[in-house]
Amino acid sequence: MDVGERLQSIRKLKGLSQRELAKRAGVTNSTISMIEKNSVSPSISSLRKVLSGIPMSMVEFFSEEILQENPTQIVYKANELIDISDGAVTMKLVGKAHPSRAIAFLNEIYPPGADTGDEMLTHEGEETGILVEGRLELIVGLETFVLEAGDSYYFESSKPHRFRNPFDVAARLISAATPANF
Amino acid sequence: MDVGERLQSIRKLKGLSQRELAKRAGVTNSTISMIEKNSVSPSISSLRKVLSGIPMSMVEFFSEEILQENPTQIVYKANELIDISDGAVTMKLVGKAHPSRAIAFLNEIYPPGADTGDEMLTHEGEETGILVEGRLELIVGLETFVLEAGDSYYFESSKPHRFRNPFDVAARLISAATPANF
DNA sequence: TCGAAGTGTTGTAAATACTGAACGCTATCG
DNA sequence: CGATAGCGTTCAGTATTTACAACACTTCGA
Repeated sequence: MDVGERLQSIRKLKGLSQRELAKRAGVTNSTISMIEKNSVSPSISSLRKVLSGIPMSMVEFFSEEILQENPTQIVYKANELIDISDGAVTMKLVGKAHPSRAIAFLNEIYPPGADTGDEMLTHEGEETGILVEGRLELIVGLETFVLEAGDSYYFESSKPHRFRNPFDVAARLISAATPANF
Repeated sequence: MDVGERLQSIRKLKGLSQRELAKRAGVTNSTISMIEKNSVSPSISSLRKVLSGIPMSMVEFFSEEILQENPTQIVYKANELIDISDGAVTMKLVGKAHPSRAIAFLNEIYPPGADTGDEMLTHEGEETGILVEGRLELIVGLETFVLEAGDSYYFESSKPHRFRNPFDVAARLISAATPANF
């Protein structure tokens, strides 16, 4: 996320000049200028001061909710999904026209032997999914599960996890994760 | 909000030492120490680096939600989903044991004639889904779409929307919405 | 009991962010 | 036209933050 760009768009949306905002925030106009141009990375304390002049919380600032454009495309035919496959696993993403999506919604195919890799995955957020066809092994932390068609899961992505298909039929998984990293 | 205290409690909850976090984050341990003692106000870029070693987003950091690390149920068999059906439409929710889920992940069955109602739905957030079986009609705003198996959608829930099955076979939809209202 | 490896803290020097005072520009008004 | 007030940018100097290297302390095992 581009801090400078974000600040500038918020400031303009509020109809404030750099000097006006600076005055309200108790910093100098040059500070605002340099932050917006990304020629500095402001300290937490000064960004707080700047936001207090709007006013806006840090959470609001970093959650890019306001100021989102409207995507045009709503429905995606089966062949219009973006292919973000990684290795043996086929992953297709719904919502390619959506600029800043909140959900990564995927249609995944794990052929026999497919695996997300030896290294366990760890990232922020939450993920969930349901197995539509076949069988699939899910490892979360120290636990190993075998999913059958119709089974589902939900866990925090910060737990180390891994998907594998050690069986002899392809598995089709439909999953959702937030925040969307794609 | 006390940045140092917040960082320290998060770090300890994750079982990381200052040095270990510093290594993952690509900063020095003294940086972590001084941030935690509030003897400096870190720059956005360095706080980002630090959080990436956890990993955690800025939004999560500044939203003062309590960190709950409680291991809950991860896998749900097909018959363990919560039934939140509404009228003719069968809706089953994944992740019933999850305390405060971010995603509402549903397995929905629309029998022939099923409908979300005459009144268009409008609420906060975003929603997405993929049709697994059958055919389904989706109305968003002034547009009407017919989904076939394999087709998907993604739109902002603030647009008025409605799902209908005017066909003679049942439709199976797997959907995700955020924030989760169930 | 000693050494090795771990913890968090701290001093100094280098890197970076911030202030204050310019600058060039545009628009408005007499 | 000239004055004035607004805008965002830039530069030199100052203030703050960061890296590096040490420090004191604790834990663990030989």
